[in-house]
Amino acid sequence: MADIARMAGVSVSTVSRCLNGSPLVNAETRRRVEELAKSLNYTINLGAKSFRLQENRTVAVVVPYDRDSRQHISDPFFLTIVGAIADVLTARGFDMLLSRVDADHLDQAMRGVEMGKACGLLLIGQWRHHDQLNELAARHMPVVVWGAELPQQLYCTVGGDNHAGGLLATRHLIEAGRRRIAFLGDARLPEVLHRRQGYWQALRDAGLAPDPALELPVSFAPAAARAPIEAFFAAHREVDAVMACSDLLALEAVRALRAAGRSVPAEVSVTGYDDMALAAYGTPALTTVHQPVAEAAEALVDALMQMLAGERVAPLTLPVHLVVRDSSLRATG
Amino acid sequence: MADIARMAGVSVSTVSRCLNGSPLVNAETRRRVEELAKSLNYTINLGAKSFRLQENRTVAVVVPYDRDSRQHISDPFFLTIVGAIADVLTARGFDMLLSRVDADHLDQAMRGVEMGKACGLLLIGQWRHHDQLNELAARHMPVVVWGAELPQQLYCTVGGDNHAGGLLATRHLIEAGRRRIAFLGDARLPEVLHRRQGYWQALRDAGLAPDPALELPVSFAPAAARAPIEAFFAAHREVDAVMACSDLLALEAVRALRAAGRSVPAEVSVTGYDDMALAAYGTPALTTVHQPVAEAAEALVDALMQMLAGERVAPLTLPVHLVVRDSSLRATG
DNA sequence: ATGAAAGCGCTAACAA
DNA sequence: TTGTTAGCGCTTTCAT
Repeated sequence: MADIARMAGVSVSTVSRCLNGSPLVNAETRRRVEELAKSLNYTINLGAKSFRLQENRTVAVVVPYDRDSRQHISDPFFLTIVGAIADVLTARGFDMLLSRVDADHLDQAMRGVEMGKACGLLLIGQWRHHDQLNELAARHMPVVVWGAELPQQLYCTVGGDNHAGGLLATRHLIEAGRRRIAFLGDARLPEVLHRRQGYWQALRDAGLAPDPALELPVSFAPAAARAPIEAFFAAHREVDAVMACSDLLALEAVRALRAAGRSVPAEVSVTGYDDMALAAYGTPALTTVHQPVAEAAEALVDALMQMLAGERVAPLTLPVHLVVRDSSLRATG
Repeated sequence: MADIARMAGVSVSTVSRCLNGSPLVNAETRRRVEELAKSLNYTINLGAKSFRLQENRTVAVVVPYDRDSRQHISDPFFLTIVGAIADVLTARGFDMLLSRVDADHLDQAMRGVEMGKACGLLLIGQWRHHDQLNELAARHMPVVVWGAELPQQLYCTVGGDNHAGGLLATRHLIEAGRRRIAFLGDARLPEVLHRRQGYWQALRDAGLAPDPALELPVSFAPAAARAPIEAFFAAHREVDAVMACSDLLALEAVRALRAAGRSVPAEVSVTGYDDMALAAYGTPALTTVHQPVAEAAEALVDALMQMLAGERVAPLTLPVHLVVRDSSLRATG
């Protein structure tokens, strides 16, 4: 910038004003400076600028990974929502700093924000970190979490209506004439917990008693989930339906059921969750609970922006709906 | 930092030295400073630090989106490789700045690097920007592109062996007894171009003449591709196999073929490309060309690091292999 | 082992 | 309309 100033025969302030579109500069001066900048292939140093301005238009997006399963979260849902968030952020002129952190060291995620790399944090998946998150909120860290709304929650969440999702899926299975409905998902995660409550309620509404033996707490990581799922369906031949907490898990269930010699959907109905591309193209095409990914991304960013503007933001629960496809078709006759 | 210095009764220089692990500080002083920092919940301001040091450990990753199809690239392959890159970068202590830019304004992508937000650029998809990319390379911008190696290429690419992929898939279809093999993909993209050359070669090797009428140049965006694919298979009932350039396109082809009353794989064999989760769980499970995503991410980052270290980096082509599943099974008998 | 001081590239009073 | 100046938070000579 100093070079340009010298070459244009003006001061750096003037150059700064030009490059920032200040209305206080002479048209002729501006032209000269802009030309010079272009020809020197100069662009303003944003690091210095945001340092000086103490301003920051970068949002950190953190996707925790599961150390238990010793492998990264490849669930298409997480990747998809990250893509959607990237679009929303881009549209609003924000940068997105993406990182993955060990789900057991979530505090690491905050460093970026504390250290001034980002102005706020979007956490994709609340995992089992309710307390840590509450602490953050208490420290007024601008953070919005994709997840479930919990009692005594100080932080802001945006999430799908998990209770409704579980209810919808299970009720649908019951209406298809099923009675022994297995539940696949780790209820230590709040979202899964709520889905299970919906599942329970649908059962009770139909006069059925939830059976703990039919609940299999598996991780979202398909590699880790495969063996337990196979063992489960080999052992539980009385199962006539499955409510899985992700499309991938549902597909794994189908696979295991078929390996155990059971036919889907004729003998066993299966529902997935999320409604990713996989579900539509799966074998069979999955009946699944649709989560509104694009709206979710928009809502997450909105919430963070409000928070940054100093407003207090209430948790938001987005509606979900059931998409009926082949995997839950009632056997005809 | 000034606060800490005052409270510890030392100078800011000393505090700086402590926090950066300099060996020149008294153990007792260090202890006091570190304690203070912890209790004040202080972390160093990275913006200021990297500004001062003129250093930057952020890599920009850009996923172009296609404006033609008026919609964002949701192809699972792109999202998956982004996730893998995030992991690699995290492991090496780099941050990842993710953005999406209009494929027709790729120059925008560079701004971030030029402006000092990032120290280098990873571009996922070279699209039709060979010339632009060459220009960048000439300007010594540290950029590595996921894509195909082209003649007279000045920039560094890392990519799968597209020629081999096209050859492998097509040869497999021919061995399954197919003769009228359609090709789905937009050959304006270099990667697709190479796959088509492989496809042509396999045909010629078998004494078959490539038929331009069987090539359908569709976008990777499934929404944009659906209608042309349906029209194509409704019109070309002589087709007995399909080599698609992504798993999603392959599944769309299956869908269209079935809608046109043709059975897959009994009557028509189909191969996909990429080997995403979708392929394994699809209807039917897809025979597809496996792309080594994790290795690719590693290689992309490696290449960029070497480049940053001032080395000249040669383009790299990663081996691919065919995964045979149900969609190409030869009709028995 | 520690402190004083300069300066990274930029912006915003304030003065002219 | 433009220039002068101070300073954002940090690191790093150079003294001490």
